Amino acid sequence: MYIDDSYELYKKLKSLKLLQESPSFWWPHYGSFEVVLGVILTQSTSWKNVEKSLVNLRVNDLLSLEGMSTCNLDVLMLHITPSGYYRNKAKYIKLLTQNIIETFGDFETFCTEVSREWLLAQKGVGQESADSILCYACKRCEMVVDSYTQKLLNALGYEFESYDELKYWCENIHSYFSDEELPKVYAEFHGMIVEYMKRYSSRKAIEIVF
DNA sequence: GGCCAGGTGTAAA
DNA sequence: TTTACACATGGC
Repeated sequence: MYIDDSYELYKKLKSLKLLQESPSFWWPHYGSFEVVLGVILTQSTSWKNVEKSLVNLRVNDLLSLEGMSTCNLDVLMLHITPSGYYRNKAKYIKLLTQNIIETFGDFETFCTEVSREWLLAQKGVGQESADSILCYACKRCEMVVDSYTQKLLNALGYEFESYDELKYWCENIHSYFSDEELPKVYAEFHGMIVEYMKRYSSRKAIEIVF
Protein backbone atom coordinates (compact mmCIF):
# COMPACT_ATOMS: atom_id res chain seq x y z
CA MET A 1 0.00 0.00 0.00
CA TYR A 2 1.21 3.47 -0.81
CA ILE A 3 0.72 6.32 1.63
CA ASP A 4 0.36 9.77 0.03
CA ASP A 5 0.73 11.97 3.06
CA SER A 6 0.72 12.05 6.83
CA TYR A 7 -3.04 12.45 7.03
CA GLU A 8 -3.52 9.17 5.19
CA LEU A 9 -1.07 7.47 7.50
CA TYR A 10 -2.88 8.93 10.50
CA LYS A 11 -6.25 7.68 9.28
CA LYS A 12 -4.85 4.26 8.50
CA LEU A 13 -3.32 3.88 11.96
CA LYS A 14 -6.47 5.24 13.56
CA SER A 15 -8.53 2.55 11.84
CA LEU A 16 -6.36 -0.12 13.46
CA LYS A 17 -7.51 0.98 16.93
CA LEU A 18 -4.02 0.66 18.39
CA LEU A 19 -4.62 2.88 21.41
CA GLN A 20 -6.89 2.15 24.33
CA GLU A 21 -9.76 4.56 24.57
CA SER A 22 -8.71 6.76 27.44
CA PRO A 23 -8.22 10.45 28.02
CA SER A 24 -4.47 10.05 28.42
CA PHE A 25 -3.45 10.43 24.76
CA TRP A 26 -1.00 7.56 24.96
CA TRP A 27 1.60 8.87 27.40
CA PRO A 28 0.67 7.86 30.97
CA HIS A 29 -0.29 10.91 33.02
CA TYR A 30 -0.43 13.16 29.96
CA GLY A 31 -0.07 16.79 30.98
CA SER A 32 1.65 16.14 34.29
CA PHE A 33 5.14 16.71 35.67
CA GLU A 34 5.68 12.97 35.78
CA VAL A 35 5.93 13.01 31.98
CA VAL A 36 9.08 15.14 32.16
CA LEU A 37 10.79 12.46 34.24
CA GLY A 38 9.52 9.70 31.97
CA VAL A 39 10.97 11.48 28.94
CA ILE A 40 14.49 11.45 30.37
CA LEU A 41 14.20 7.98 31.86
CA THR A 42 12.96 6.34 28.69
CA GLN A 43 15.87 7.47 26.55
CA SER A 44 17.07 4.29 24.84
CA THR A 45 15.26 2.32 27.52
CA SER A 46 12.14 0.18 27.54
CA TRP A 47 9.05 1.63 29.19
CA LYS A 48 8.87 -1.35 31.56
CA ASN A 49 12.16 -0.29 33.12
CA VAL A 50 10.97 3.31 33.34
CA GLU A 51 7.88 2.22 35.25
CA LYS A 52 10.04 0.54 37.89
CA SER A 53 11.86 3.81 38.46
CA LEU A 54 8.66 5.83 38.56
CA VAL A 55 7.24 3.47 41.19
CA ASN A 56 10.38 3.95 43.30
CA LEU A 57 10.03 7.70 43.03
CA ARG A 58 6.32 7.62 43.79
CA VAL A 59 6.55 5.53 46.95
CA ASN A 60 9.26 7.87 48.17
CA ASP A 61 7.04 10.85 47.43
CA LEU A 62 9.50 12.36 44.98
CA LEU A 63 7.25 12.80 41.94
CA SER A 64 7.21 16.58 42.11
CA LEU A 65 9.30 19.41 40.77
CA GLU A 66 10.42 20.42 44.26
CA GLY A 67 11.07 16.83 45.34
CA MET A 68 13.26 16.15 42.34
CA SER A 69 15.21 19.38 42.45
CA THR A 70 16.18 18.97 46.10
CA CYS A 71 16.63 15.21 46.17
CA ASN A 72 20.07 13.88 47.08
CA LEU A 73 21.84 12.80 43.89
CA ASP A 74 22.91 9.39 45.20
CA VAL A 75 19.39 8.67 46.39
CA LEU A 76 18.03 9.68 43.00
CA MET A 77 20.52 7.40 41.21
CA LEU A 78 19.46 4.50 43.39
CA HIS A 79 15.75 5.02 42.61
CA ILE A 80 16.24 5.23 38.86
CA THR A 81 18.78 2.41 38.55
CA PRO A 82 16.29 0.12 36.75
CA SER A 83 16.12 2.57 33.83
CA GLY A 84 19.81 2.35 32.97
CA TYR A 85 22.34 5.16 32.38
CA TYR A 86 21.34 6.16 35.89
CA ARG A 87 24.36 8.36 36.63
CA ASN A 88 23.77 10.61 33.63
CA LYS A 89 19.99 10.57 33.91
CA ALA A 90 20.05 11.50 37.60
CA LYS A 91 22.31 14.45 36.86
CA TYR A 92 20.15 15.60 33.95
CA ILE A 93 16.91 15.32 35.93
CA LYS A 94 18.28 17.24 38.85
CA LEU A 95 19.69 20.02 36.68
CA LEU A 96 16.55 20.24 34.58
CA THR A 97 14.19 20.46 37.55
CA GLN A 98 16.39 23.04 39.26
CA ASN A 99 16.47 25.13 36.10
CA ILE A 100 12.69 24.86 35.67
CA ILE A 101 12.15 26.23 39.16
CA GLU A 102 14.76 28.93 38.75
CA THR A 103 13.43 30.09 35.38
CA PHE A 104 9.67 29.49 35.61
CA GLY A 105 8.88 28.96 39.29
CA ASP A 106 6.35 26.18 38.94
CA PHE A 107 5.26 23.47 36.53
CA GLU A 108 2.16 25.28 35.24
CA THR A 109 4.15 28.38 34.31
CA PHE A 110 6.80 26.17 32.76
CA CYS A 111 4.14 24.55 30.57
CA THR A 112 2.77 27.80 29.21
CA GLU A 113 6.05 29.69 28.83
CA VAL A 114 8.83 27.26 28.00
CA SER A 115 10.23 27.25 24.47
CA ARG A 116 11.74 24.47 22.40
CA GLU A 117 15.05 26.37 22.40
CA TRP A 118 15.10 26.57 26.18
CA LEU A 119 14.59 22.83 26.44
CA LEU A 120 17.24 22.06 23.82
CA ALA A 121 19.75 24.07 25.86
CA GLN A 122 19.29 21.69 28.80
CA LYS A 123 21.76 18.86 29.29
CA GLY A 124 20.22 15.53 28.44
CA VAL A 125 17.42 17.02 26.36
CA GLY A 126 17.77 16.47 22.62
CA GLN A 127 15.22 17.09 19.87
CA GLU A 128 13.04 14.09 20.61
CA SER A 129 13.00 14.71 24.36
CA ALA A 130 12.25 18.40 23.88
CA ASP A 131 9.30 17.61 21.63
CA SER A 132 8.10 14.85 23.96
CA ILE A 133 8.06 17.26 26.90
CA LEU A 134 6.27 19.92 24.86
CA CYS A 135 3.76 17.48 23.39
CA TYR A 136 2.99 15.19 26.33
CA ALA A 137 3.78 17.26 29.43
CA CYS A 138 2.95 20.78 28.23
CA LYS A 139 0.14 19.79 25.82
CA ARG A 140 1.74 21.91 23.13
CA CYS A 141 1.35 21.70 19.40
CA GLU A 142 4.58 19.78 18.68
CA MET A 143 4.85 16.41 17.00
CA VAL A 144 7.40 13.93 18.31
CA VAL A 145 9.25 11.74 15.84
CA ASP A 146 11.62 8.93 16.73
CA SER A 147 13.41 5.91 15.33
CA TYR A 148 10.10 4.07 15.01
CA THR A 149 8.70 6.88 12.88
CA GLN A 150 11.84 6.85 10.79
CA LYS A 151 11.70 3.08 10.28
CA LEU A 152 8.03 3.06 9.41
CA LEU A 153 8.30 5.81 6.81
CA ASN A 154 11.43 4.30 5.34
CA ALA A 155 9.54 1.04 4.97
CA LEU A 156 6.78 2.96 3.22
CA GLY A 157 9.31 4.34 0.75
CA TYR A 158 10.19 7.71 2.22
CA GLU A 159 13.65 9.08 2.99
CA PHE A 160 14.34 12.07 5.23
CA GLU A 161 17.54 14.05 5.67
CA SER A 162 16.96 15.11 9.24
CA TYR A 163 14.80 14.96 12.33
CA ASP A 164 13.16 18.24 11.37
CA GLU A 165 12.32 17.10 7.86
CA LEU A 166 10.60 14.00 9.21
CA LYS A 167 8.79 16.04 11.85
CA TYR A 168 7.48 18.53 9.32
CA TRP A 169 6.26 15.76 7.05
CA CYS A 170 4.25 14.38 9.97
CA GLU A 171 3.00 17.79 11.05
CA ASN A 172 1.52 18.28 7.62
CA ILE A 173 -1.71 16.85 9.05
CA HIS A 174 -2.21 20.22 10.74
CA SER A 175 -4.33 21.51 7.87
CA TYR A 176 -6.99 18.87 8.56
CA PHE A 177 -7.56 19.86 12.18
CA SER A 178 -8.34 22.89 14.30
CA ASP A 179 -5.66 24.48 16.44
CA GLU A 180 -7.54 23.28 19.46
CA GLU A 181 -7.53 19.59 18.59
CA LEU A 182 -4.03 19.55 17.09
CA PRO A 183 -1.99 18.92 20.28
CA LYS A 184 -4.00 15.80 20.97
CA VAL A 185 -3.84 14.70 17.35
CA TYR A 186 -0.03 14.90 17.36
CA ALA A 187 0.11 13.12 20.71
CA GLU A 188 -2.03 10.31 19.45
CA PHE A 189 -0.37 10.16 16.02
CA HIS A 190 3.06 9.56 17.52
CA GLY A 191 1.61 7.12 20.05
CA MET A 192 -0.06 5.10 17.32
CA ILE A 193 3.17 4.91 15.31
CA VAL A 194 5.07 3.58 18.33
CA GLU A 195 2.38 1.05 19.19
CA TYR A 196 2.13 -0.08 15.59
CA MET A 197 5.88 -0.60 15.28
CA LYS A 198 6.13 -2.37 18.62
CA ARG A 199 3.46 -4.75 17.48
CA TYR A 200 4.34 -5.42 13.88
CA SER A 201 7.89 -4.45 13.08
CA SER A 202 9.68 -6.40 15.75
CA ARG A 203 11.14 -8.56 13.02
CA LYS A 204 10.26 -7.91 9.42
CA ALA A 205 6.56 -7.61 8.93
CA ILE A 206 5.75 -4.03 8.08
CA GLU A 207 3.68 -5.34 5.20
CA ILE A 208 1.26 -7.09 7.52
CA VAL A 209 -1.10 -4.17 7.37
CA PHE A 210 0.32 -1.72 4.87
C1' DG B 1 24.45 -15.13 25.37
C1' DG B 2 23.37 -11.55 22.15
C1' DC B 3 20.28 -7.92 20.96
C1' DC B 4 17.43 -4.13 21.79
C1' DA B 5 14.63 -0.53 24.33
C1' DG B 6 9.52 5.51 23.68
C1' DG B 7 18.43 9.05 22.99
C1' DT B 8 22.05 12.26 24.15
C1' DG B 9 26.77 14.14 25.02
C1' DT B 10 31.38 14.23 23.74
C1' DA B 11 35.62 13.59 21.26
C1' DA B 12 37.86 12.75 17.21
C1' DA B 13 38.19 12.65 12.11
C1' DT C 1 29.78 18.62 10.00
C1' DT C 2 29.67 13.80 10.38
C1' DT C 3 30.91 9.44 12.88
C1' DA C 4 32.12 6.52 16.80
C1' DC C 5 31.61 5.50 21.21
C1' DA C 6 30.09 5.69 26.15
C1' DC C 7 26.37 5.53 29.09
C1' DA C 8 23.58 0.56 31.93
C1' DT C 9 19.56 -2.11 33.15
C1' DG C 10 16.24 -5.82 32.24
C1' DG C 11 13.28 -8.57 29.00
C1' DC C 12 13.22 -11.80 25.45
